[in-house]
Amino acid sequence: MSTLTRVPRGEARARLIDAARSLIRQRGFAATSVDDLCAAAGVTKGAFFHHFASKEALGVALVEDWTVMTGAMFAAHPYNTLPDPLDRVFGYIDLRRELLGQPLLDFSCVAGTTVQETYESSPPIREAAERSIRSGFAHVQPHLEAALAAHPVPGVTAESLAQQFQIATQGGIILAKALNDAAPARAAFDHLERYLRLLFGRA
Amino acid sequence: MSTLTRVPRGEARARLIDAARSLIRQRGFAATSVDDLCAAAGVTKGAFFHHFASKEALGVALVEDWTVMTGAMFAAHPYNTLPDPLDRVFGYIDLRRELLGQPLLDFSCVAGTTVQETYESSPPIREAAERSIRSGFAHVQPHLEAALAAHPVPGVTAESLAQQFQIATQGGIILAKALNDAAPARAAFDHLERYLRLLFGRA
DNA sequence: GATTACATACCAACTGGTCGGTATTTTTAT
DNA sequence: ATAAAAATACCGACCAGTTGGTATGTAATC
Repeated sequence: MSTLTRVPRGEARARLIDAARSLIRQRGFAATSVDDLCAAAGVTKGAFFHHFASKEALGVALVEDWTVMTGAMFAAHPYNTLPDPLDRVFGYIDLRRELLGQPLLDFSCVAGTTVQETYESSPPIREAAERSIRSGFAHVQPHLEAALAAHPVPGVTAESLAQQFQIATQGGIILAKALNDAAPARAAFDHLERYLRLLFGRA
Repeated sequence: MSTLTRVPRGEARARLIDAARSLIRQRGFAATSVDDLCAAAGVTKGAFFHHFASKEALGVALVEDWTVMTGAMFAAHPYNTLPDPLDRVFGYIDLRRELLGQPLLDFSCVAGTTVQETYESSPPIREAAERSIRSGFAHVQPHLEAALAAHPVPGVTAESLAQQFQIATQGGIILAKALNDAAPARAAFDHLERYLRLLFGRA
C-alpha cells in the first residue's frame, strides 16, 4: 500500500470509495480508520478531507455509490428482458445464487454491513442505507407486480415479496459470515423459489 | 452512569456483560470502547481486565452468554409442549413475531451484530457467533424433523428449513434497522409460515 | 488569477492495555 | 475456633499508539 507511484490527479475520490468498499466490507465501518483508507487508496489525509467533510460523509458517499453500482449491474442483466414476469423473477433468483458462488467479500452488502453498525449512531448513513435497500426492492418488485397481476395470490403483495428477497440476501450474508459457508445463503433462494412456485402454481 | 454508589463485589463481570449487550447492540463492537463499557457498568478498567484478558475476550464472553440466555428463553417457552410437531413450529413462529413487537434493541441479535463486524478480524468471536447461530437452529430443527418424519417433503431437509428461520431473523433485523420499521421482519415470518403450510398441506 | 486538488505537519482526545496497590474473601495450619 | 496466609476482586493512575480532524502550503487546471 505504498505511495511510490503518485495517484493521478482527479482519481483520489474514486480510489477512496473503492478502498472504503473493500475495507469496510472486511472490517466494518468503525474498525476502518481514515488512515487505513488513505493508505489503501494511496492518497493522503489532505485528499480525504478535501473530498469528504468527515468519515461519516465518506460512509454516506460509499453507500450511495453502492446503490448506483448495484442498480446498474442488475438493470443491465438479461433476466430483465424475459417475456414472462415470473421468469424474470426466477432469473433474478438465479443471478443471486450465482453471486453467492463468489468469495464472501464480493457478495456481501455494503448497505447491510454499514447500517448494522450505524443505524443509531449516524442518521445520514442509516438513511443512505435505507435508500439502498429500497432500491434493491426495485430489482424484483415490478416483475412480481406483473406476475401477481396475471395470477393474483390472496394476502400477498409484490412489495412484501420484494422485501423477502432482501431479507434472504441480508440474512444469507450473516449466516455465511457466521458459518463460514455460503451454502445456507444459496439455500435461502432455493426455498424462496420453491415458495414462489407454490404460490403461483408453477411446479 | 456515575459510580457514586459502588457496585457490590462479585457483580462486575455480569454488569460488564450486561453493559456490553446493550451498548454493542446499539453501536456495534468496534465503536464501543472499553471505557464506555466500564462507565456503563459502573466499574473501573481494573475490573474489566481482571475478568477479561482483552476486549476480544469480552466479545466472546458476551456472545456465549447470549447463546445461553436465548437458549434458556426458548427452551422454557410453552410452544415446546404442543403435541403436534408442526404446531410447535408455528408456535415458535408466533413467538418470533411477538418478539418483533418489542423495541429494536430488544430483538436485535448479539451474534449477528458482532459477527458482521468481526468475521474476518476476530476468529474467536466468529466461532462464538457460529455456535450461537447453530444453537438457534436447535430451537426449531427437532420439531421440523418430527414434522417431516410424519409428512416427508421431497428435497426439503429439517436442517435447511431450520436455517431459514435464522435467515429470516437476521435478515429481518437488518431490514428493520435500515427501514426503521419492524414490519418487514414480521412479514418474513408470515411468509415462512405460509411456505410451511403449503409444504405440509396445512391450509 | 482564481479555483480546485491535493500534500504535509500537526493536534487534542481517545484507544486498548499495564501495573502497583488495596480491600475482601477463602483456604490452610494450628 | 482462630490467626495467618493465600487467593480473589477490584481500584485508579499511567502509557504508547491511534483516532478523526485541522491548518498551511503548493502544484495543476480553468
